[in-house]
Amino acid sequence: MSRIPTARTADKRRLEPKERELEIVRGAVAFFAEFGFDGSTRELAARLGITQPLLYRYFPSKEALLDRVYEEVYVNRWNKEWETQLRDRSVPLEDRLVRFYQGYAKVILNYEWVRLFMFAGLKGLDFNARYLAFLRSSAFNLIAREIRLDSGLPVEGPVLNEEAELIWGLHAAIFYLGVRQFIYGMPVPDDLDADLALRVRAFLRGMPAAVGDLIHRESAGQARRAG
Amino acid sequence: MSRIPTARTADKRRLEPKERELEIVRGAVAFFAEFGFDGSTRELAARLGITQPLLYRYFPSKEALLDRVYEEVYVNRWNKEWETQLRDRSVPLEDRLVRFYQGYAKVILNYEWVRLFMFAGLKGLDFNARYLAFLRSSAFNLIAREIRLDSGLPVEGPVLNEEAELIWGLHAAIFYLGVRQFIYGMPVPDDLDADLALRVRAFLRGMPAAVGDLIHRESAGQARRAG
DNA sequence: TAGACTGTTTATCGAATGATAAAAGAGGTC
DNA sequence: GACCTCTTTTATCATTCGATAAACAGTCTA
Repeated sequence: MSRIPTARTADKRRLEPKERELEIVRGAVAFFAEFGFDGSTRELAARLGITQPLLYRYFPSKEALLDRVYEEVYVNRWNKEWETQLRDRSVPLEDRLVRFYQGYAKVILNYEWVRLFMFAGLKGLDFNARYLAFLRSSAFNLIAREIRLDSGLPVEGPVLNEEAELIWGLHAAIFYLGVRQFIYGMPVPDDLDADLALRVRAFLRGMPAAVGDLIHRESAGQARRAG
Repeated sequence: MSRIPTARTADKRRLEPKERELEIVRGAVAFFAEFGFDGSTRELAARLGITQPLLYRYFPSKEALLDRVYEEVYVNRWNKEWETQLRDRSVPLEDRLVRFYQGYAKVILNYEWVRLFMFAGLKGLDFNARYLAFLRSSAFNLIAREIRLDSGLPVEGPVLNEEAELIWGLHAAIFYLGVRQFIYGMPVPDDLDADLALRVRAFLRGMPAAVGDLIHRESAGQARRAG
């Protein structure tokens, strides 16, 4: 049996540290996404084809490795252009929202993102709350204002909780596709882009009307109270 | 220190088996909902104020106890009257849907229901898929047909996947309130009933229109293909 | 090719886990 | 108050966990 040393064969003992570390991180992402944080370091090592103590050569503790896993999956995933696109009023609002969610879904609707997100929440990390607070401030408020403008509703005044909640509902419906697929193991629509377009369309036909009612009722109430 | 033997004091050693078992089950529901299935039997026992081996007097294994926990939280929670109410066409559809979701939310939007449901999914149990298949067959299809009837859409033909998906979206948005509150530890609207009413209202203004488009486009396409 | 450097494995520790067996003790009966 | 029944505790086992120390082995240089 001849062996080509430079070839990428299955037995890859003694890797460059950078390469080994990357391999561990990637394996850890897949592993902890599947088994959660209680997955054992021994089984992770077995999957990587290395021994368990080697993990501790690259990461001082299991928790440090988990931190790195989270960095790998969640850091720098937000595309700043999404906000620019959402604001581009030369494009119909429906198209803007559809494109935004099609892009956003590509980032979050995958096995690792969805499951690790849920594991983090169940473990009690504040990661989820921080992420969603960011999402609300960067996207939900923006979308709410664009909808008001597009629907001829008054744009002055802060975004109502109700508006944010309804947008959150659309977001939840989309994220739940990932929950169904990657946590419950259920089928989801095979044409994701078409599904997202349908959801956005249905949302845009109902949400502004409901918000309009809300605002009118609100201002009518104020008028009554004032008069 | 005098002691009243019949009083329900903190030290309640030697209970009736039925009573002890109930206490264990209730404690286990709260405990495993908080820590997941990997919570240790020792810590559960400590919370109950009993020793760990006593658990094994009442349940042959940890898994048997977990089975009992699931039975306690999920079995017989579905109210058959909901289906009757949803069908009652003497009541406006919006009112029917609002009342259904207000009742349903009371059952599912609590700490134990939401968290144990997610733990089960992440562990790979088929429980979630079975539950949601039931939900779809018993509620989603029914709602889809009532919406068609209410919106003047053709009622013949099977419920489209797209219709079920949009209804699933409403369901997801409502369930996600529980996820936000009990898994992410985030605030949710304080007036749940008002929030649900708003979500249903917005949904009913958008969903039928989107489905109408879909059906008309479908039949128009069929006409084109046929002609 | 001897030796150094360092990536990797073997051996092992202390703590925690689910589970079992035996001892202890509470409460009732005669 | 001796005795019996049955709930509960004490003691313990085998396994698995994260983590550490020491030995091993691959690769390059002098």
